[in-house]
Amino acid sequence: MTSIKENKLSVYNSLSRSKELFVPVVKDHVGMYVCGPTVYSNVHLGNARTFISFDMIYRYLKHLGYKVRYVRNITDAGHLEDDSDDGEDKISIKARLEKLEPMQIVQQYTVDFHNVLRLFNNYPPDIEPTATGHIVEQIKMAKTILENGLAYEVNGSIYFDVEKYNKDNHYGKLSGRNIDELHSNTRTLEGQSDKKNPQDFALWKKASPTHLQFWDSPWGDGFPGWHLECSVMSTKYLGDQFDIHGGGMDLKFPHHECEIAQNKAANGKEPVKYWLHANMLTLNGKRMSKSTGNTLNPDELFSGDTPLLEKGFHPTAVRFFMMQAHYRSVLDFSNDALAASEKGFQRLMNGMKVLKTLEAKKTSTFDVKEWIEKCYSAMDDDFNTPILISHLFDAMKIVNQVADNKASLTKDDLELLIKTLNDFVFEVLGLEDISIDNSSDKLSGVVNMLIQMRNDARNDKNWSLSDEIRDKLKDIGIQLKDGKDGTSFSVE
RNA sequence: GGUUCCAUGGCCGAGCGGCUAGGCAGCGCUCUGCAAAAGCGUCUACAUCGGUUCGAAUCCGAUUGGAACCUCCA
Repeated sequence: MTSIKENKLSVYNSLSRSKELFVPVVKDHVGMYVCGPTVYSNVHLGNARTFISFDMIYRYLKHLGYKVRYVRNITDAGHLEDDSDDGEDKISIKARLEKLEPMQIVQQYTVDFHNVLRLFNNYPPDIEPTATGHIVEQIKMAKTILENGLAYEVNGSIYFDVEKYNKDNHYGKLSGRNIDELHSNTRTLEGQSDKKNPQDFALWKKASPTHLQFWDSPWGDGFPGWHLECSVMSTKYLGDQFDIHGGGMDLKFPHHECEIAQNKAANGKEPVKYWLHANMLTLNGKRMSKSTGNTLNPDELFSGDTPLLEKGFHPTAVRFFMMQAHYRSVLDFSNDALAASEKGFQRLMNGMKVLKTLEAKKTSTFDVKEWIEKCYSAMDDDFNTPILISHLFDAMKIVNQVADNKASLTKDDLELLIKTLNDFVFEVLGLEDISIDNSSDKLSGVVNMLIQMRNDARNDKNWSLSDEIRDKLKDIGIQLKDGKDGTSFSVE
């Protein structure tokens, strides 16, 4: 698409809690930042959902013709486990337990993260910055906030002064909290803390003697605070004010709230125009979470090697499953839901195959242009992929009817339909055609030979032999399909 | 305890005041030696109780049940 479609896209902005017309800061360009993973363990399916959701958003923006710069960080400097002075971060803990360098841990799980997302057919982001690669910039921002009087130093650590910031700003506006309530509701921490107020958060933290990852700073050896990297890297690559900031719902508070505060404290500007939050994937009705162990790893999902599943599922079928729910809704994961979705996916892919065989007629019995409009309005309405998919199935019905001579399309309409279906199915939703019918010439040679032998038996009315061939092949996972024009097969 | 969100047919899942999404399963049909596969058709639900309205799954209130966040997590 050469020119951007009329400005019809609206997105749900967490900041205003409403859908807003999407108008980029710079015409035709979109800056999008998404909070990436902390790489101290394998990604689980819940993590993947968020990134798949934003991959779809990235794809649609590009499809509309926007020039998108998609930045997604890798958090490779650990977040502290707790607030105490001898607190240790997750990467360090893992490194210590496995007797490895922290950066070995980081490398291992970064590779895993990339592998998994590639299997789900995610595009890589345009820039994937790391926290450890931006220590200098983080120190600089901490310094600026300190100079602006909105942070204070205690024992080599720098804390953000939330109360002071809140005098001229609203800390909590994104997550709908206000500081007075936070006061009364924050649990008192065990042991003494250097913080003036419990809701203050670290911009820079002094490293304890046992800490494995630390860097030199004006305040001594230490490491950056929990939230600083995203503020630094988003503004470095997208500017002081950019269009979209995304992440999982769980990051809304405190992470994103702190990001806003840091950015405003550092440069006085509201950093993000549209805050987008992807919802959680649940398992047994409870959120998937590394810390509680309620997770499903992609490996188990693909192989089916888990009591949760009856069989393995292809990544693209899982992606389709996720696309059948809206990105802002909680989605519960289950074998049955996934299996149902997989069948629907196969139906869609079958239709895409039939689509290639259609012949144009003189008239159309289906309004393709109106259908296309419906597809775009679904996506323009805050990326409503479930509605889009329902329209795709409507189109599949037409496709099958045309193949069956019960409906017809003109050449122009047929071309338009093919183009639009391909755009939405493969480009926007990012699905992959995984049919492996003719994957191996040798396999089809063998199966076609068996089909021939079976048909000979059928001609002789030797049903026991013909049925044996059919059933044994089925056991192996090869499905024979008797149609009007002979027998074909598909491999499960 | 506080903040926010959700409750839809056998299952999953859209819907944002009237025009009864879609998928899966079931049922019927076409095809077939019988099946399977595939296709077509069909199945009319909105937690409970009130209220607003000519009209409510959709708005308001209450009740019940569930989730997320408030502590690292996508």
